[in-house]
Amino acid sequence: MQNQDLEILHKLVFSAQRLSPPVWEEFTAAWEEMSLGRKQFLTQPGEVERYLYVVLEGVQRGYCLQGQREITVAFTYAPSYSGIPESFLSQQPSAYFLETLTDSRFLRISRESLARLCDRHHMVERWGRLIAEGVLVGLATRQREIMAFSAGEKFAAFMSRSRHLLQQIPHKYIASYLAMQPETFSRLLRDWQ
Amino acid sequence: MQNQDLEILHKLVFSAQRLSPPVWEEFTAAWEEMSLGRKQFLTQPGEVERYLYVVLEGVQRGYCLQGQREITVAFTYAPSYSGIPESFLSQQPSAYFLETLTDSRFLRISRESLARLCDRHHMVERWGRLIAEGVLVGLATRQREIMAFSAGEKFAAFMSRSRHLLQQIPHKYIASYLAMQPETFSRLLRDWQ
DNA sequence: TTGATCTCTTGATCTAGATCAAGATTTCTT
DNA sequence: AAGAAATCTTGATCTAGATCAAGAGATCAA
Repeated sequence: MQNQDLEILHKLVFSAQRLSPPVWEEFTAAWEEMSLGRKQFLTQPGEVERYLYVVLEGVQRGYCLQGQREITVAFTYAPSYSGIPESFLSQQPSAYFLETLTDSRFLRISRESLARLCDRHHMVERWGRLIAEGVLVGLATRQREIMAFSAGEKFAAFMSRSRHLLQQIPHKYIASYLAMQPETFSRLLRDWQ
Repeated sequence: MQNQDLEILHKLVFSAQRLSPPVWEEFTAAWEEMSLGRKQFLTQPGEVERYLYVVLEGVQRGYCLQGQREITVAFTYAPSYSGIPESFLSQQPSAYFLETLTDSRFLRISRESLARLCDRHHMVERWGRLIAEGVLVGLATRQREIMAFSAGEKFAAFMSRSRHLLQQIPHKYIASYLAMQPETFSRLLRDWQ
Protein backbone atom coordinates (compact mmCIF):
# COMPACT_ATOMS: atom_id res chain seq x y z
CA MET A 1 0.00 0.00 0.00
CA GLN A 2 1.33 3.46 -0.88
CA ASN A 3 2.33 5.73 1.95
CA GLN A 4 -0.15 8.50 1.18
CA ASP A 5 -3.00 6.00 1.00
CA LEU A 6 -1.95 4.69 4.39
CA GLU A 7 -2.07 8.24 5.71
CA ILE A 8 -5.64 8.71 4.49
CA LEU A 9 -6.66 5.45 6.16
CA HIS A 10 -4.86 6.39 9.36
CA LYS A 11 -6.49 9.78 9.57
CA LEU A 12 -9.97 8.40 8.88
CA VAL A 13 -9.74 5.53 11.35
CA PHE A 14 -8.03 7.46 14.13
CA SER A 15 -10.56 10.28 13.89
CA ALA A 16 -12.97 7.76 15.43
CA GLN A 17 -10.70 5.55 17.55
CA ARG A 18 -7.01 5.35 18.33
CA LEU A 19 -5.41 1.92 17.79
CA SER A 20 -2.18 0.72 19.41
CA PRO A 21 0.80 0.14 17.05
CA PRO A 22 0.58 -3.67 16.97
CA VAL A 23 -3.18 -3.59 16.38
CA TRP A 24 -2.78 -0.91 13.74
CA GLU A 25 -0.21 -3.04 11.93
CA GLU A 26 -2.54 -6.02 11.86
CA PHE A 27 -5.41 -3.75 10.88
CA THR A 28 -3.70 -2.18 7.87
CA ALA A 29 -2.54 -5.58 6.61
CA ALA A 30 -6.20 -6.54 6.08
CA TRP A 31 -6.86 -3.77 3.53
CA GLU A 32 -6.21 -4.03 -0.19
CA GLU A 33 -6.17 -1.40 -2.91
CA MET A 34 -8.43 -1.41 -5.94
CA SER A 35 -9.23 0.91 -8.85
CA LEU A 36 -12.21 1.30 -11.16
CA GLY A 37 -12.97 3.47 -14.19
CA ARG A 38 -16.08 5.60 -14.30
CA LYS A 39 -19.55 4.10 -14.66
CA GLN A 40 -18.45 0.82 -13.05
CA PHE A 41 -20.43 -0.99 -10.37
CA LEU A 42 -18.98 -1.92 -7.01
CA THR A 43 -22.25 -3.59 -6.01
CA GLN A 44 -25.52 -4.43 -7.76
CA PRO A 45 -28.95 -5.45 -6.45
CA GLY A 46 -29.10 -9.08 -5.39
CA GLU A 47 -25.42 -9.23 -4.50
CA VAL A 48 -24.35 -9.39 -0.87
CA GLU A 49 -21.89 -6.61 -0.08
CA ARG A 50 -18.59 -8.25 0.80
CA TYR A 51 -16.46 -5.18 1.41
CA LEU A 52 -16.21 -1.99 3.33
CA TYR A 53 -14.45 0.66 1.25
CA VAL A 54 -12.39 3.73 1.95
CA VAL A 55 -12.46 6.20 -0.94
CA LEU A 56 -9.03 7.48 -1.98
CA GLU A 57 -10.13 9.20 -5.21
CA GLY A 58 -13.30 9.80 -7.18
CA VAL A 59 -17.02 10.14 -6.57
CA GLN A 60 -19.50 7.29 -6.21
CA ARG A 61 -23.27 7.06 -6.05
CA GLY A 62 -25.57 4.64 -4.23
CA TYR A 63 -29.04 4.26 -5.68
CA CYS A 64 -31.95 1.89 -6.06
CA LEU A 65 -34.78 1.51 -8.54
CA GLN A 66 -38.39 2.22 -7.64
CA GLY A 67 -40.20 1.16 -10.78
CA GLN A 68 -38.42 2.98 -13.64
CA ARG A 69 -37.17 5.68 -11.32
CA GLU A 70 -33.70 5.88 -9.78
CA ILE A 71 -33.60 6.88 -6.11
CA THR A 72 -30.16 8.20 -5.12
CA VAL A 73 -29.50 7.62 -1.44
CA ALA A 74 -25.88 8.71 -1.07
CA PHE A 75 -22.74 10.07 -2.66
CA THR A 76 -19.31 9.11 -1.37
CA TYR A 77 -15.93 10.71 -2.01
CA ALA A 78 -12.47 10.94 -0.44
CA PRO A 79 -11.69 10.78 2.36
CA SER A 80 -14.62 8.73 3.65
CA TYR A 81 -16.12 5.28 3.81
CA SER A 82 -18.17 3.75 1.04
CA GLY A 83 -20.20 0.60 0.47
CA ILE A 84 -23.77 -0.55 0.98
CA PRO A 85 -23.94 -0.58 4.79
CA GLU A 86 -27.30 -2.41 5.12
CA SER A 87 -26.10 -5.29 3.00
CA PHE A 88 -22.59 -5.36 4.44
CA LEU A 89 -23.91 -5.41 8.00
CA SER A 90 -26.92 -7.70 7.55
CA GLN A 91 -25.30 -9.89 4.87
CA GLN A 92 -28.60 -9.77 3.02
CA PRO A 93 -28.77 -9.12 -0.74
CA SER A 94 -28.38 -5.46 -1.55
CA ALA A 95 -31.33 -3.49 -2.90
CA TYR A 96 -28.88 -0.89 -4.18
CA PHE A 97 -26.41 -0.15 -6.91
CA LEU A 98 -23.08 1.36 -5.92
CA GLU A 99 -21.54 2.94 -9.01
CA THR A 100 -18.50 5.07 -9.73
CA LEU A 101 -19.32 8.42 -11.31
CA THR A 102 -15.65 9.22 -11.95
CA ASP A 103 -12.44 7.19 -12.08
CA SER A 104 -11.96 5.95 -8.54
CA ARG A 105 -9.45 4.38 -6.21
CA PHE A 106 -10.29 2.58 -2.98
CA LEU A 107 -8.98 0.62 -0.10
CA ARG A 108 -11.26 -2.22 0.91
CA ILE A 109 -11.54 -4.78 3.69
CA SER A 110 -13.62 -7.94 3.51
CA ARG A 111 -16.41 -8.78 5.93
CA GLU A 112 -14.46 -11.84 7.12
CA SER A 113 -11.24 -9.93 7.79
CA LEU A 114 -13.12 -7.26 9.66
CA ALA A 115 -15.06 -9.82 11.71
CA ARG A 116 -11.78 -11.50 12.69
CA LEU A 117 -10.22 -8.20 13.70
CA CYS A 118 -13.31 -7.35 15.75
CA ASP A 119 -13.07 -10.72 17.49
CA ARG A 120 -9.40 -10.33 18.27
CA HIS A 121 -9.29 -6.66 19.28
CA HIS A 122 -11.75 -4.87 21.48
CA MET A 123 -10.62 -1.51 20.10
CA VAL A 124 -11.38 -2.53 16.53
CA GLU A 125 -14.84 -3.54 17.69
CA ARG A 126 -15.18 -0.10 19.24
CA TRP A 127 -14.10 1.55 16.01
CA GLY A 128 -16.79 -0.49 14.26
CA ARG A 129 -19.38 0.69 16.73
CA LEU A 130 -18.34 4.31 16.34
CA ILE A 131 -18.48 4.09 12.54
CA ALA A 132 -21.97 2.57 12.66
CA GLU A 133 -23.04 5.30 15.06
CA GLY A 134 -21.67 7.96 12.76
CA VAL A 135 -23.58 6.59 9.79
CA LEU A 136 -26.69 6.39 11.98
CA VAL A 137 -26.41 10.05 12.95
CA GLY A 138 -25.96 11.02 9.30
CA LEU A 139 -29.02 9.05 8.24
CA ALA A 140 -31.12 10.62 11.00
CA THR A 141 -30.10 14.11 9.88
CA ARG A 142 -30.91 13.31 6.30
CA GLN A 143 -34.26 11.76 7.22
CA ARG A 144 -35.26 14.98 8.87
CA GLU A 145 -34.25 17.05 5.84
CA ILE A 146 -36.18 14.86 3.43
CA MET A 147 -39.30 14.89 5.59
CA ALA A 148 -39.36 18.50 6.67
CA PHE A 149 -37.86 20.53 3.83
CA SER A 150 -39.37 21.95 0.67
CA ALA A 151 -37.47 21.66 -2.62
CA GLY A 152 -35.96 25.10 -2.07
CA GLU A 153 -34.88 24.28 1.47
CA LYS A 154 -33.29 20.97 0.45
CA PHE A 155 -31.48 22.80 -2.31
CA ALA A 156 -30.17 25.43 0.12
CA ALA A 157 -29.01 22.76 2.58
CA PHE A 158 -27.18 20.95 -0.19
CA MET A 159 -25.50 24.12 -1.45
CA SER A 160 -24.19 25.00 1.98
CA ARG A 161 -22.77 21.53 2.63
CA SER A 162 -21.78 19.93 -0.68
CA ARG A 163 -21.56 22.68 -3.27
CA HIS A 164 -18.29 21.25 -4.60
CA LEU A 165 -20.21 18.32 -6.12
CA LEU A 166 -21.81 20.74 -8.62
CA GLN A 167 -18.58 20.79 -10.61
CA GLN A 168 -17.93 17.08 -10.37
CA ILE A 169 -21.05 15.14 -11.30
CA PRO A 170 -24.15 15.57 -13.49
CA HIS A 171 -26.80 17.63 -11.76
CA LYS A 172 -29.52 15.08 -12.44
CA TYR A 173 -27.96 12.82 -9.79
CA ILE A 174 -27.98 15.61 -7.24
CA ALA A 175 -31.63 16.28 -8.08
CA SER A 176 -32.39 12.61 -7.49
CA TYR A 177 -30.54 12.72 -4.16
CA LEU A 178 -32.69 15.66 -3.14
CA ALA A 179 -35.86 13.84 -4.26
CA MET A 180 -36.79 16.35 -6.96
CA GLN A 181 -36.85 16.41 -10.76
CA PRO A 182 -33.87 17.69 -12.78
CA GLU A 183 -36.05 20.52 -14.13
CA THR A 184 -36.83 21.69 -10.61
CA PHE A 185 -33.14 21.55 -9.66
CA SER A 186 -32.23 23.54 -12.76
CA ARG A 187 -34.75 26.27 -11.93
CA LEU A 188 -33.56 26.50 -8.33
CA LEU A 189 -29.95 26.78 -9.50
CA ARG A 190 -30.87 29.57 -11.93
CA ASP A 191 -32.73 31.52 -9.24
CA TRP A 192 -29.91 31.01 -6.75
CA GLN A 193 -27.12 32.27 -9.02
CA MET B 1 -36.22 -5.24 39.03
CA GLN B 2 -39.26 -7.48 38.52
CA ASN B 3 -38.69 -10.86 36.99
CA GLN B 4 -40.86 -10.31 33.92
CA ASP B 5 -39.10 -7.03 33.18
CA LEU B 6 -35.79 -8.86 33.39
CA GLU B 7 -37.10 -11.39 30.91
CA ILE B 8 -38.00 -8.68 28.40
CA LEU B 9 -34.53 -7.18 28.77
CA HIS B 10 -32.89 -10.58 28.43
CA LYS B 11 -34.79 -11.45 25.29
CA LEU B 12 -34.09 -8.09 23.67
CA VAL B 13 -30.38 -8.03 24.46
CA PHE B 14 -29.70 -11.68 23.68
CA SER B 15 -31.49 -11.42 20.34
CA ALA B 16 -28.46 -9.36 19.30
CA GLN B 17 -25.61 -10.80 21.41
CA ARG B 18 -25.23 -13.51 24.02
CA LEU B 19 -23.56 -12.41 27.28
CA SER B 20 -21.88 -14.75 29.75
CA PRO B 21 -23.55 -15.09 33.21
CA PRO B 22 -21.10 -12.85 35.12
CA VAL B 23 -21.26 -10.13 32.44
CA TRP B 24 -25.04 -10.40 32.31
CA GLU B 25 -25.25 -9.95 36.06
CA GLU B 26 -23.14 -6.80 35.92
CA PHE B 27 -25.08 -5.62 32.88
CA THR B 28 -28.53 -5.94 34.48
CA ALA B 29 -27.38 -4.18 37.63
CA ALA B 30 -26.83 -1.00 35.60
CA TRP B 31 -30.49 -0.68 34.57
CA GLU B 32 -33.18 1.06 36.56
CA GLU B 33 -36.94 1.12 36.20
CA MET B 34 -39.02 4.24 35.61
CA SER B 35 -42.65 5.10 34.85
CA LEU B 36 -44.39 8.06 33.24
CA GLY B 37 -48.02 9.04 32.64
CA ARG B 38 -49.22 9.98 29.18
CA LYS B 39 -48.14 13.23 27.48
CA GLN B 40 -44.91 13.40 29.48
CA PHE B 41 -41.53 14.19 27.96
CA LEU B 42 -38.52 11.92 28.30
CA THR B 43 -36.40 14.39 26.35
CA GLN B 44 -36.85 17.89 24.98
CA PRO B 45 -34.87 19.94 22.44
CA GLY B 46 -31.70 21.40 23.91
CA GLU B 47 -31.26 18.62 26.43
CA VAL B 48 -28.53 16.05 25.97
CA GLU B 49 -29.98 12.54 26.05
CA ARG B 50 -28.54 10.81 29.10
CA TYR B 51 -30.29 7.44 28.84
CA LEU B 52 -30.94 4.54 26.60
CA TYR B 53 -34.40 3.12 27.28
CA VAL B 54 -36.06 -0.25 26.92
CA VAL B 55 -39.85 0.05 26.62
CA LEU B 56 -41.79 -2.28 28.91
CA GLU B 57 -45.24 -0.75 28.37
CA GLY B 58 -46.83 2.07 26.39
CA VAL B 59 -46.26 3.95 23.14
CA GLN B 60 -43.89 6.88 22.66
CA ARG B 61 -43.27 9.35 19.89
CA GLY B 62 -40.11 11.13 18.77
CA TYR B 63 -40.62 14.39 16.89
CA CYS B 64 -39.09 17.74 16.09
CA LEU B 65 -40.46 21.12 15.06
CA GLN B 66 -39.92 22.57 11.62
CA GLY B 67 -41.44 26.02 12.00
CA GLN B 68 -44.93 25.41 13.42
CA ARG B 69 -45.04 21.91 12.03
CA GLU B 70 -44.33 18.74 13.99
CA ILE B 71 -42.22 16.15 12.18
CA THR B 72 -42.67 12.69 13.71
CA VAL B 73 -39.58 10.57 13.15
CA ALA B 74 -40.36 7.44 15.17
CA PHE B 75 -42.74 5.55 17.42
CA THR B 76 -41.45 3.14 20.05
CA TYR B 77 -43.30 0.44 21.99
CA ALA B 78 -42.55 -2.76 23.90
CA PRO B 79 -40.40 -4.68 23.53
CA SER B 80 -37.86 -2.40 21.92
CA TYR B 81 -35.32 0.32 22.57
CA SER B 82 -36.24 3.98 22.89
CA GLY B 83 -34.42 7.28 23.26
CA ILE B 84 -32.95 9.92 20.97
CA PRO B 85 -30.06 8.00 19.46
CA GLU B 86 -28.31 10.95 17.78
CA SER B 87 -28.14 12.87 21.02
CA PHE B 88 -27.33 9.85 23.18
CA LEU B 89 -24.48 8.82 20.88
CA SER B 90 -23.07 12.22 19.99
CA GLN B 91 -23.80 13.81 23.39
CA GLN B 92 -24.96 16.89 21.51
CA PRO B 93 -28.20 18.69 22.44
CA SER B 94 -31.25 16.90 21.08
CA ALA B 95 -33.26 18.49 18.28
CA TYR B 96 -36.16 16.23 19.23
CA PHE B 97 -38.93 15.71 21.71
CA LEU B 98 -39.47 12.21 23.05
CA GLU B 99 -42.98 12.06 24.50
CA THR B 100 -45.18 9.34 25.93
CA LEU B 101 -48.48 8.93 24.09
CA THR B 102 -49.84 6.47 26.68
CA ASP B 103 -48.90 5.55 30.27
CA SER B 104 -45.46 3.99 29.96
CA ARG B 105 -42.90 1.94 31.84
CA PHE B 106 -39.22 1.69 30.97
CA LEU B 107 -35.89 0.32 31.93
CA ARG B 108 -33.06 2.76 31.36
CA ILE B 109 -29.27 2.82 31.49
CA SER B 110 -27.16 5.96 31.68
CA ARG B 111 -24.54 6.90 29.13
CA GLU B 112 -21.82 6.62 31.79
CA SER B 113 -22.87 3.15 32.95
CA LEU B 114 -23.01 1.93 29.41
CA ALA B 115 -19.62 3.44 28.56
CA ARG B 116 -18.09 1.68 31.56
CA LEU B 117 -19.62 -1.64 30.61
CA CYS B 118 -18.35 -1.21 27.05
CA ASP B 119 -14.87 -0.51 28.40
CA ARG B 120 -14.86 -3.52 30.67
CA HIS B 121 -16.50 -6.09 28.40
CA HIS B 122 -15.77 -6.64 24.76
CA MET B 123 -19.10 -8.44 24.33
CA VAL B 124 -21.08 -5.46 25.63
CA GLU B 125 -19.21 -3.31 23.13
CA ARG B 126 -20.24 -5.77 20.44
CA TRP B 127 -23.85 -5.62 21.57
CA GLY B 128 -23.62 -1.83 21.28
CA ARG B 129 -22.26 -2.12 17.78
CA LEU B 130 -25.01 -4.52 16.76
CA ILE B 131 -27.73 -2.25 18.18
CA ALA B 132 -26.34 0.76 16.32
CA GLU B 133 -26.19 -1.33 13.15
CA GLY B 134 -29.80 -2.40 13.61
CA VAL B 135 -30.96 1.20 14.01
CA LEU B 136 -28.90 2.14 10.97
CA VAL B 137 -30.56 -0.54 8.83
CA GLY B 138 -34.01 0.61 10.01
CA LEU B 139 -33.24 4.24 9.15
CA ALA B 140 -31.97 3.26 5.70
CA THR B 141 -35.18 1.34 5.00
CA ARG B 142 -37.30 4.23 6.15
CA GLN B 143 -35.28 6.74 4.14
CA ARG B 144 -36.02 4.75 1.02
CA GLU B 145 -39.74 4.64 1.79
CA ILE B 146 -39.97 8.36 2.40
CA MET B 147 -38.04 9.19 -0.77
CA ALA B 148 -39.59 6.71 -3.15
CA PHE B 149 -43.18 6.17 -2.06
CA SER B 150 -46.37 8.10 -2.82
CA ALA B 151 -48.82 8.83 0.00
CA GLY B 152 -50.80 5.71 -0.91
CA GLU B 153 -47.69 3.52 -0.95
CA LYS B 154 -46.46 4.84 2.41
CA PHE B 155 -49.92 4.18 3.82
CA ALA B 156 -49.92 0.61 2.49
CA ALA B 157 -46.45 -0.05 3.89
CA PHE B 158 -47.53 1.25 7.28
CA MET B 159 -50.70 -0.85 7.31
CA SER B 160 -48.82 -4.03 6.55
CA ARG B 161 -46.21 -3.44 9.26
CA SER B 162 -47.75 -1.44 12.11
CA ARG B 163 -51.53 -1.62 11.76
CA HIS B 164 -51.91 -2.24 15.51
CA LEU B 165 -50.96 1.40 16.17
CA LEU B 166 -54.26 2.50 14.58
CA GLN B 167 -56.12 1.48 17.75
CA GLN B 168 -53.58 2.93 20.15
CA ILE B 169 -52.71 6.48 19.16
CA PRO B 170 -54.36 9.46 17.40
CA HIS B 171 -54.13 9.11 13.64
CA LYS B 172 -52.71 12.59 13.19
CA TYR B 173 -49.42 11.35 14.61
CA ILE B 174 -49.31 8.48 12.17
CA ALA B 175 -50.02 10.92 9.33
CA SER B 176 -47.11 13.06 10.53
CA TYR B 177 -44.84 9.99 10.65
CA LEU B 178 -45.79 9.24 7.05
CA ALA B 179 -45.14 12.87 6.04
CA MET B 180 -48.71 13.59 4.98
CA GLN B 181 -51.62 15.69 6.28
CA PRO B 182 -54.27 14.18 8.60
CA GLU B 183 -56.89 14.79 5.90
CA THR B 184 -54.91 12.74 3.40
CA PHE B 185 -54.48 9.94 5.93
CA SER B 186 -58.19 9.98 6.70
CA ARG B 187 -59.10 9.66 3.01
CA LEU B 188 -56.64 6.81 2.48
CA LEU B 189 -58.05 4.99 5.50
CA ARG B 190 -61.62 5.40 4.21
CA ASP B 191 -60.70 4.08 0.75
CA TRP B 192 -58.76 1.17 2.22
CA GLN B 193 -61.53 -0.05 4.52
C1' DT C 1 -72.68 13.96 33.57
C1' DT C 2 -71.50 17.95 31.14
C1' DG C 3 -69.19 21.17 28.87
C1' DA C 4 -64.68 21.81 26.81
C1' DT C 5 -61.27 20.26 24.05
C1' DC C 6 -59.34 17.33 21.01
C1' DT C 7 -59.89 14.33 16.67
C1' DC C 8 -61.74 12.85 12.59
C1' DT C 9 -64.21 13.33 8.27
C1' DT C 10 -65.69 15.30 4.00
C1' DG C 11 -66.05 18.70 0.38
C1' DA C 12 -64.07 22.72 -2.12
C1' DT C 13 -60.18 24.98 -3.61
C1' DC C 14 -55.25 25.86 -4.28
C1' DT C 15 -50.33 25.18 -5.30
C1' DA C 16 -45.59 23.24 -5.32
C1' DG C 17 -43.53 20.58 -7.99
C1' DA C 18 -44.14 16.91 -11.68
C1' DT C 19 -44.61 16.05 -16.38
C1' DC C 20 -44.29 17.07 -21.25
C1' DA C 21 -41.89 19.12 -25.07
C1' DA C 22 -38.15 20.97 -27.64
C1' DG C 23 -34.14 23.47 -28.42
C1' DA C 24 -29.35 24.60 -26.57
C1' DT C 25 -25.12 23.04 -24.40
C1' DT C 26 -21.86 20.07 -22.89
C1' DT C 27 -19.31 15.71 -22.95
C1' DC C 28 -17.89 11.57 -24.81
C1' DT C 29 -15.91 8.66 -28.42
C1' DT C 30 -13.21 7.82 -32.30
C1' DA D 1 -12.06 17.72 -34.85
C1' DA D 2 -16.68 15.92 -35.79
C1' DG D 3 -20.56 13.51 -34.95
C1' DA D 4 -23.23 11.16 -31.40
C1' DA D 5 -24.98 10.94 -27.03
C1' DA D 6 -25.95 12.81 -22.75
C1' DT D 7 -27.27 16.73 -20.07
C1' DC D 8 -29.24 21.11 -19.14
C1' DT D 9 -32.60 24.81 -19.71
C1' DT D 10 -36.97 27.01 -20.35
C1' DG D 11 -41.83 27.36 -21.12
C1' DA D 12 -46.52 25.29 -20.93
C1' DT D 13 -49.49 22.36 -18.67
C1' DC D 14 -51.05 19.01 -15.21
C1' DT D 15 -51.89 16.70 -10.70
C1' DA D 16 -51.10 14.67 -6.06
C1' DG D 17 -51.59 16.21 -2.07
C1' DA D 18 -51.91 20.58 0.82
C1' DT D 19 -54.83 23.89 2.62
C1' DC D 20 -59.16 25.85 4.08
C1' DA D 21 -63.60 25.33 6.19
C1' DA D 22 -67.08 23.41 8.98
C1' DG D 23 -69.71 19.96 11.08
C1' DA D 24 -69.55 15.28 13.59
C1' DG D 25 -67.60 12.25 16.85
C1' DA D 26 -64.47 11.17 20.62
C1' DT D 27 -62.16 11.89 24.87
C1' DC D 28 -61.03 14.31 28.90
C1' DA D 29 -61.26 16.90 33.21
C1' DA D 30 -64.04 18.42 37.07
